[in-house]
Amino acid sequence: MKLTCQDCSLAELCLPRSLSPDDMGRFETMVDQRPAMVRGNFLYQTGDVFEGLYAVKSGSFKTTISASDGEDQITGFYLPGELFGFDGFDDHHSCSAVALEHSCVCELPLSSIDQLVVKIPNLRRELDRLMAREITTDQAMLLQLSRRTAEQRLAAFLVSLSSRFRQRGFSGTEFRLSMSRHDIANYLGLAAETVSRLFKRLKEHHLAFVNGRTIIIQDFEALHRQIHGSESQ
Amino acid sequence: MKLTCQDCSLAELCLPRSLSPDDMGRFETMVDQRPAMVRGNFLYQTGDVFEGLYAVKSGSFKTTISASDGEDQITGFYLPGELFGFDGFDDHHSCSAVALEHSCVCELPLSSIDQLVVKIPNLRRELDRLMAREITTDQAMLLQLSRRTAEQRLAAFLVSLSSRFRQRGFSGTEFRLSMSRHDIANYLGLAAETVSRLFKRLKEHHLAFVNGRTIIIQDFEALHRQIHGSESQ
DNA sequence: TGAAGTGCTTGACCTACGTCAAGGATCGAC
DNA sequence: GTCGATCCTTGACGTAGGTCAAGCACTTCA
Repeated sequence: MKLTCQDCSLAELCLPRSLSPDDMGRFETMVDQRPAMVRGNFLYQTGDVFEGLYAVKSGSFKTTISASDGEDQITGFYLPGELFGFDGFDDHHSCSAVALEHSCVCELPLSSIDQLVVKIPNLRRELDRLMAREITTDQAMLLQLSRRTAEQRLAAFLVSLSSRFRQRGFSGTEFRLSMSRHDIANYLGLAAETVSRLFKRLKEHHLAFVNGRTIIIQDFEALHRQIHGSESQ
Repeated sequence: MKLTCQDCSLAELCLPRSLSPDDMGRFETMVDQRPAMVRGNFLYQTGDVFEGLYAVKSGSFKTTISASDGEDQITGFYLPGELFGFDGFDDHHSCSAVALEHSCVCELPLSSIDQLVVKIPNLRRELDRLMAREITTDQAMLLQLSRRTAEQRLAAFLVSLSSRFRQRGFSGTEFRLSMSRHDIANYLGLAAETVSRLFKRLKEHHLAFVNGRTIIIQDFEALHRQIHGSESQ
């Protein structure tokens, strides 16, 4: 039994968002729902042939590139309704994608993309937009990593998660992190210990209550101010 | 008088590289050559409406995103034959593009892209590939910035420039930097002083001869080794 | 109920690199 | 030429955040 895109609770957030009802009908016949995945499973790995794009249906994913010397670098986290896999459009994936928890994705196979974009020009435009957005967020991250303090990076990270959760109809002030401290640190170019100390500071200053992987944002404004130059006091 | 793509010395490196002679004919009627630009001129700025993609014909460019607090972050350098402007595919440019020296670009207007991809499916595939490559290099840069020392970053930068120059038929061991120390530092997430000290070290260890903006690579292998974990001695 | 594994926190210490400041080199305008 | 302006180099110094090490808090499995 297959859930249609029209019935999916993520329809407004997912790729087909900009399509007419007719187009959405055409679209959803091309989408495959993949079997559920457990924490740690790879959806694809670096070097795999590009087969299609993926939309997170439930759960969450991280994408990583491997440094030749062991430790990987996390390049992104993906929440329900978010599309990923663009790194593969150059024939082979340059990243690996790993489930952070029990997760489920829909696949839009490459062959279907090629067929669909002919019939639905809007879809092509939407894919371009999403790909451009991937570039833009990666570049914003470059700025983060090279010009922001540890405190500013973590604040930006929390604000980003918060607004993405809110967009998806979840609470933007109270949520559970699906990634470890180590993953957060890796993504932000920090040591896990630093992230731990920063969370402690957020608690002390009543910007956020943090308990394990549960986050309750208490002072969103202050957090937001912290992203740019303001000092911590 | 307009130079055709077929006559252009960059034809093999530029966007039309994968097109049949027929397709290239169709392609080049759509390409506009833009007036020459001098150092410091903006080709486009953050927020500008996306009008098309640009190929460097001569000279070089940098793209930058602006941090809310003044100083910009350089997200890429572009050499002859390289295509840029993908950051604008989401309607508006998220970067600014600035000429680093006396430069000239060809423009492929958005409207032409839309017309052409219908007639030349290969072009669409090529654009996807280039866009995916933009994502991949940005992500490689993320890894650089968060997991590499200053020395490793500069080594990677020089090796990258060297191989791009070589690909373009220039010398890969002897070239002139079109960007300032400050720009290099900004791009690599360092201080200009650090870049200066690192260049000095390269000279001392006979890995490269550096004099102002002239670079002569003396020990490419050692430089390459430096990119990953090896110590400097 | 305990043992082992994994993740998180905290403290003590250290270093790579940034900042500041000053002087030298280079370039363009007139 | 020579006067600024800009770029580059070099030294002295400080610090944000990394590393190492130890202990605690979970979960899982038997």
